[in-house]
Order: sequence, then C-alpha cells, then structure tokens
Amino acid sequence: MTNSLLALTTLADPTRRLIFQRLATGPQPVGALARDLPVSRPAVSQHLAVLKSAGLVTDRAEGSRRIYRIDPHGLATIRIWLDQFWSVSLQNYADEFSQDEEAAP
Amino acid sequence: MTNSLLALTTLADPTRRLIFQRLATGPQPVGALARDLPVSRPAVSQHLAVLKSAGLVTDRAEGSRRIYRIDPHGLATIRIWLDQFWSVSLQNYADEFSQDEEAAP
DNA sequence: ACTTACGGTAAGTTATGACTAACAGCTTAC
DNA sequence: GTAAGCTGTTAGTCATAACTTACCGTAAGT
Repeated sequence: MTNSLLALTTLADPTRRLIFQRLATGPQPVGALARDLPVSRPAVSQHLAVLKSAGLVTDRAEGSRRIYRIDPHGLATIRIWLDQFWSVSLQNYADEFSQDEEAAP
Repeated sequence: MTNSLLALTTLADPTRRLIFQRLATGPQPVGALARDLPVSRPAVSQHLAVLKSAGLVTDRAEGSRRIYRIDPHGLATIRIWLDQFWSVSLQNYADEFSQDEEAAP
C-alpha cells in the first residue's frame, strides 16, 4: 500500500539531493545545474527525469531552455509516510524510559 | 551540509521499509521478523544492522533473543531535512499559479 | 542558409549493495 | 555435560542503477 515510495527512493541518491537542494534556491535550467555539479550534463538530465517522475520537480519550456523547479507533491508523500510512524516511535521511546519508573509515577 | 543522510538512504530499500513498518506494530525479535518476510534470516539481521547504524532502530538483549524497536532519532533527522525545503517548495508552487509578475521597477 | 547553444536519448561500462549459504558465538533446556 | 534455539558474521554471487560518450532534435543568433 505505502510501498514503492518513489519520492523517497529518488532522494536517496546523493547527486539527486544536490540537484534538489540547488533547486531550492530557485528555478534553474539544466545547464546551470550541471555547471556547478561534479557530473556531466546528461547525468543531470537523467536525474531530473527521475525527480520529475517522482513528483519532486516540474519543468517548463522557456525558449530553448527548460526550467526546473521544486514540486511540493513529492515532499508531501514522504511527509505523510513518515507521520505514519511518528507517534508510534515516540510512544516506544517513552516506554523505554518508563521501564525503571513503573512503580513511581 | 546535511549530506549523507543515512536515515533516508536506509529507508530507500523496500525490504528495510517492510521491517520498519513491521516494527511499528511493536518491538520484535529477529526471528519473528524473518518469519513474515520474503527474505532469509541473515538478510533481516543485516538490514537491522543498517537500520541501527542509521539511528532508526535500537536493540536490547532479552535472554537468547534480541528485541528491536523503532528509534525516533532517525526519523527526526529525515523530518528536519525535509522541513528545509517545505516552505520553499510551497512558495514555488504558489508562484506557478500567480504566473507572471516580474514587474520592472 | 549555417552555426552555436541547450537539452533529451541510446548504448555500454562499472560500482554498489542486496541476497543466500555456511560458519561461529551465546543462551536456555534436557 | 550435550543438544537445540536464536542471532551475528563471512564469502561469494548477481542484479540494479549511476555514469560517460556519442548522437539527434530544436531554438535562437549571425
């Protein structure tokens, strides 16, 4: 049900995280991204395609350039999935400490 | 520099997500986890070691068994990293609908 | 028209890691 | 004591995907 989680697996790659963080400073074309990254331009293009299919970025043609920007949808799916464990994990964490103090509330 | 993000890359593996989700129902020993998973017990043990090093689970010896439970620390690091983009992404999303407005001064 | 800049696609190589099988250590039961 | 159960570790295999080089199409400039 919750599986695949394309957005999460997509951001697992360090290069894609670099691209994503770079886009957080504002929408940019592919070439500008590739210039400041340690990989070739085709690599960036491939990563952007993956990010797009995961709902993490959107693209828009502007003349001969293609502008990419962050899409909140992908981030939302990750957040929702994480929140599923948040309350449970905090409860388990509380239980771990209350073991010594069961008798004295 | 938030890079590496062990917790995020760790949860990118579908088998590890299965183990993690299983632990969300409560602390369990390794054997119980392996019984309901499509992989061997050593595989589960290896995955648990990775989850532990990422701060996503903690373990505690109980007789001859080892009980694993969810650790909120790993989840927290992911949440903090995501929040870094949350406001930015929503802003970009809003800009996409307000369309133009690059007004000349 | 040609030329240059920008970007996506194909093919091929390589490295990472997920998995199984076999072994070793430790704990409880007999 | 020995045996049986539970777990971690090692060695080795195999599949996935990240990357580069080369190529092709398109848009703007000369």
